[in-house]
Amino acid sequence: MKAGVLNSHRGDVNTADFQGCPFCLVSRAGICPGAGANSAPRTQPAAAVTISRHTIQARQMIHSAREFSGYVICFCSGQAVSSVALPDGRRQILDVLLPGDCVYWTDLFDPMSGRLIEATENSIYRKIDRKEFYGALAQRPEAFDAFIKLCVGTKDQADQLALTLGRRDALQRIARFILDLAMKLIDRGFAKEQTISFPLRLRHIADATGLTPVHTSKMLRQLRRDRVIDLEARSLRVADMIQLRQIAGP
Amino acid sequence: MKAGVLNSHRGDVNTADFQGCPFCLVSRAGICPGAGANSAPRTQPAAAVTISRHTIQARQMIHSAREFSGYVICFCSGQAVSSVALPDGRRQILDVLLPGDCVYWTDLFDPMSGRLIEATENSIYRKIDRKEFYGALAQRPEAFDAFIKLCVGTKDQADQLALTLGRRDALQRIARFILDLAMKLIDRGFAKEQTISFPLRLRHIADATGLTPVHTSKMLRQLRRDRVIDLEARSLRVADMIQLRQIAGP
DNA sequence: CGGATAGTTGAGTTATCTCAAATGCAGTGG
DNA sequence: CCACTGCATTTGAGATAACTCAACTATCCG
Repeated sequence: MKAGVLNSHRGDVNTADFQGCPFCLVSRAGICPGAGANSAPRTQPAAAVTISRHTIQARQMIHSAREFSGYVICFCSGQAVSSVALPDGRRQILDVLLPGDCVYWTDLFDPMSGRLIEATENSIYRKIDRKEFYGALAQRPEAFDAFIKLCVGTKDQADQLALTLGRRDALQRIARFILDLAMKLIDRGFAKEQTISFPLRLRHIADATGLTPVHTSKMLRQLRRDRVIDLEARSLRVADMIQLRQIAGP
Repeated sequence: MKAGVLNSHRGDVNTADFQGCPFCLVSRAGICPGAGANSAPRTQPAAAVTISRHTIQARQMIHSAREFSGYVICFCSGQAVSSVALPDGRRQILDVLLPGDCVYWTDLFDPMSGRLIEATENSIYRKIDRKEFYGALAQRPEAFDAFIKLCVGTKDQADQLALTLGRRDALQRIARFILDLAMKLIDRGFAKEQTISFPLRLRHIADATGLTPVHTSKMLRQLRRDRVIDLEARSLRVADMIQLRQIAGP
């Protein structure tokens, strides 16, 4: 089922895909019901939307190619991390991007803003012109609603991250990061026998939790020693979900 | 000028105010141009929008009164802090609310979500039914654009906060907090002779920067000793903006 | 096999926290 | 007006979590 959905991205994407594909646009919020065409009086025959497709190797960055107008990114396969960085190289990872994720704040995404997206696996993403994207939203009430939900959900996630960085200790931060990522992967059907793909390096986990790689290593060791997680060969299994939640705290 | 604008909030608010008042809705993003009525073909004679007005004393909380549908808050006068808190009382302050600020993520704003808004001065705010608010947005392309800008700006602010909490030291955090707040106040014309109202307690600054009140006190002392800021009697003056920016870092 | 990259571990350092006591300051009731 | 109570702030001393540095090991890739 998952493969089928991903396959629907192959080849050029046109308006039909735009409406129907649960892995396009703000799909997670339920934008693409297929019923969009017959619901609201305002819905018109939609104009074609320009969508480009890109592949990227693990560890490469997705940059703005100085496209002035900006765009919205739909992440279609693989894994990546989005972050904001300082000139000296320090950075804070904000989110792990999985297929179905959508990055809509790309106005700010120019070489000077410090924002980076780094692929952690070989990945595929699409770019949609920002204006066309917003135009399509305005014409579809159900898409508009879903987009608002996405904005609010994104804000909530960012706020929870701030709370974690400001007020939780190292072990809690690591536990939360793993828990959140695992739940996200499981929710989207990317877990095989409770095991998920985990291509992240220590440096990524450290940058996501505001710690150093060395300290991150020690905390992970502790979680492994206590049999809370199995982590080896770039794959992760949550061995004791109850304990992991307890460590992560409220 | 400022007083005049605020005065326009007195009494009942109707559609006319909704369109024209720069301190209502997502006004900062420029939503209320007055020109809204004659621009797009979709614009209809707008229905009345339900707006309620509330006053609140310093140190009181603005709660959800368990209104199921949710609402959007327009902050009209005074100062407040918005935060997300843990059951044990730890909290992270996310933003200082000034007149003209708008809180649109109130879907999540119920007693269980841990979100709090605490007035730090006697304040006035208004609540607008969320559905009506979004409905009005959908009918006005320029309002929709402004709302998108607000979403993106809010996300950017949240991400910068995460970066600060994750990757900057105590003095930088304090300096940034003061700098950001001072610039926001100055931008909106709330500075008198470079001096701004600063009703926050140590505890607030600590909760905004992820530090303890004790350590916050020590960092503030340092900034005062070095003549970077004057802070007394609940008012703040940035004495040396250049140095403050230097401390705050890139 | 060799070189590069990633992870582990220990030892010592430092930033921040905790605790506690002292001071200041504002509001209250006598 | 003054003592009193309660809160906010300051300051110092000691504890601790997280950091830095450095050496070592493991893993990957040509």
